[in-house]
Amino acid sequence: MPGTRKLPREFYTRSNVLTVARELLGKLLVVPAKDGTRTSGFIVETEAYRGPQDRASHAYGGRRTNRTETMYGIGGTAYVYFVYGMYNQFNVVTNVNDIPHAVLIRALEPVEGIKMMRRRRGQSDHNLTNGPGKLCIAMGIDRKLDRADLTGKEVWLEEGQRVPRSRIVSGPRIGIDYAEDWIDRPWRFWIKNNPFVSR
DNA sequence: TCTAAGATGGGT
DNA sequence: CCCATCTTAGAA
Repeated sequence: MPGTRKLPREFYTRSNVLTVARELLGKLLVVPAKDGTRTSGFIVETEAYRGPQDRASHAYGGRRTNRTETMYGIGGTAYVYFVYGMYNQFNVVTNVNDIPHAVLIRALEPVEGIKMMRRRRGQSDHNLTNGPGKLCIAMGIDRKLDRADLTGKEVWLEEGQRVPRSRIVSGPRIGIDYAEDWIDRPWRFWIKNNPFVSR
């Protein structure tokens, strides 16, 4: 059984979203199913979104709408939104209140509840959680979890595997071709050679 | 292995 | 009209 320590609030409220995005690698994301079964996976790919200054962020320019309001909450809140007419995306809000930084979780390495993931996905092997939309389906994450407290009982993170700095790689973020000079910032982080990284 | 296209609905 | 995507089909 993997570690059982929930990450504390202070992990999320730190001011450097890039640091948090890197340190999220190897952490265990846990969502209990209705019947109590744990579904979980190690985080193997993340992307940082730096609020007002970052053209790729939903909160660019301080945009504050019903959807983006979640990101203005305290670090350690779940930001779940709907894209492309059929997928949800799971993000971790970072920093203190009113600073809308967040980290998109792009891929997991499945750990617990794999049978349930297969059933939900209708796929198997390396195709269960290797993408931001796929992992939400596999883990049962939808907009009901938007604004959930990550130190609470619906969804949380635990200490997982230690990832040495030398195994972490970075590169440009995916799917943000509209972001002009922010397109090439290497704010996507993943674990080198991990077979569950997206694409 | 790869590329192309369609699905599908909320946000602005 | 735009999207922080995924699947399937068909080519090679």
